Amino acid sequence: MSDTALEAIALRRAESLTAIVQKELERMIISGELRSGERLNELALAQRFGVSRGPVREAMRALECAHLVTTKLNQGFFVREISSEEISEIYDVRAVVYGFVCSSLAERITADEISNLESYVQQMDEAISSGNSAEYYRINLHFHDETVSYSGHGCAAQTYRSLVNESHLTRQRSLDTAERMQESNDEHKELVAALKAGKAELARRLGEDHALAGRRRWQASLSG
Amino acid sequence: MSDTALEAIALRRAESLTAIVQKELERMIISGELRSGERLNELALAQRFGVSRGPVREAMRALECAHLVTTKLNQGFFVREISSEEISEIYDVRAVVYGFVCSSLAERITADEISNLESYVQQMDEAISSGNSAEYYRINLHFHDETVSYSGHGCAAQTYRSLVNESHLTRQRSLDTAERMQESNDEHKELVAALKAGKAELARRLGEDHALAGRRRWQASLSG
DNA sequence: TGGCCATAAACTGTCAACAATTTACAAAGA
DNA sequence: TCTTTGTAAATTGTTGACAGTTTATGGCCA
Repeated sequence: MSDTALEAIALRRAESLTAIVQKELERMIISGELRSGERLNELALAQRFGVSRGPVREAMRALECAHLVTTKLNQGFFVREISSEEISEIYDVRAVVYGFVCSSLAERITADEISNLESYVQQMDEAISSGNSAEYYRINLHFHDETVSYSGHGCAAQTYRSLVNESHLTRQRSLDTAERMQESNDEHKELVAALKAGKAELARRLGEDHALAGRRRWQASLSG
Repeated sequence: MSDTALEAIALRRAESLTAIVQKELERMIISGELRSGERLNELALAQRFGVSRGPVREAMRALECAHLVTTKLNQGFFVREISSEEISEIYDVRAVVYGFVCSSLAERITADEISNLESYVQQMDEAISSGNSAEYYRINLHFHDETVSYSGHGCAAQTYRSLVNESHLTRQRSLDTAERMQESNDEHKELVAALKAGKAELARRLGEDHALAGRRRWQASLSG
C-alpha cells in the first residue's frame, strides 16, 4: 500500500468529530473569538463546522469539565465568565505547581534543554527591544510550556496547562508594557540560571515567585 | 401550588440526564463497581439508566476530561487504567496543592471548624481502636475534603478534589493496617494543632508531608 | 408611551435510526 | 491443530427528528 494511502487512513482514523470540534472551540474561546459570557448556539456552531449537534454537545461537555464553558439547563452553553478573584486563585495554584515543576526540572534538565530555554529568553529580549508584545506573549507561553514538558511530570504538566488555559478566559494581557516584560524576562533569566546550576530549592522558589509576580503584573494592568 | 409539586418541578429542572448519568458513572468508577480497563458499553449503560445513548456519551466525554475514562476511536470508552507511576505523580501534585490549602487555612480557620476537625480526628482514633479500616478511610477522606472546603479557595479545592478522584482509580487501599492508620492520624493531629495555632508555614509543611507520607504508605501497601 | 399578555419563533434536551467500523464466529484450507 | 478468510452480530460515530422550554415578537390596554 502506498504511503499516502496509509496516511489517509491514519488521518481518517486519527480523531472523532467531537475531538476536532473540541479543539477548535477551545481555540476560539482562548483566542477570544468567542467572547466571555457569550451563548454558544449549538445549531449555528454545528453548521459552521459542518457536523450535527451531537459532536458539538459532546465537545462542550468536555469543555465544561475543563471549566471553559458553563451550562444552564434549558438555556445551553456559555463561555465561562471568570472573575478577578477566580483568576487570582488560579495564580495561587499555578504558582505552587510551577514551583514544583521547576524544582523537579532542576534535577533532570539536559544541556540541550537549557540552551533551548536560554534561546527563548534571548528571543524575548529581542521582542522587548522591538516593542513586539504579542511576540513576547507568544514566546513567554512557549517558554513555560517547555519547562513543564521538560520536567517529564505528566500530572503536573496537565494540571499546569489546564490552569493556564483557564487563565486565558481573561482577555487582560498583563505583559503589555516594556517595563513589565523586562521585569518578567529578568525573572526568566534567574530561573534558567538556577535550573542550569541544578539548584532545586532555589528553582522552586523562583518558579513560584515568578508566577506570583505574574499576578501582580496582571493586577497592575487591570488598574492601569 | 403544593410543596411536593414545586419540589417535583425543582427536581425536574435541577439537572439534565447527562449530569445525573455523569455523577452515577463517576460513583461507579470510584467505588470500583466498574473495573479499571473495563469497556463501557453505551447501550447497556443507557438501558440500565433508562435513558438513550446521547446523555451517556455526553457524560463520558466529561469523565474523559476528568481523566476517569479514556476513549479509543471506534472502540468506545474504557475505565482508565492508571499506572503506579501516574499515582505517584498525583501524590506529588496533591502534596503541593494540599500544602498550599493548609497554609491558607491556618490564617482563616474558625473555632467551629477547628473543633470539627478535632472531632474527625477523634472519630478516626475510635475507628482504629475498633479495627474498622473502612470507617477510617471514609472519615479520612471527609477530613481532607473539609479542610479544602474551609480554605475557601475554590480553585485549590477543585484541583485537589480532581486529583483525589483520579487517585481512586487504584483499588489499592493504603490505610489497611492499624499501624499505618495510627501514623496517619498522628499526622492529622499535628496538622490540626498547627492550624489551631495559626502557623501557616508549619501547616503548609505538615500538609505537604502528610500527602507524601500517604504515598509512602500506599507504596508499602503495594509490596505488603 | 409603557407595561402586559398571547402567540410565534428559536433553541435545548432527548431520543431513535442509519452508516461505518469493530468484534465474534464458523467454515475452509494448510 | 492452527491459520486464515469470509460472514454475521454487536457496537460505535453520527445524524435527523420530536417534545418541551425559553426567548422574541406584536398586539392590546391603561
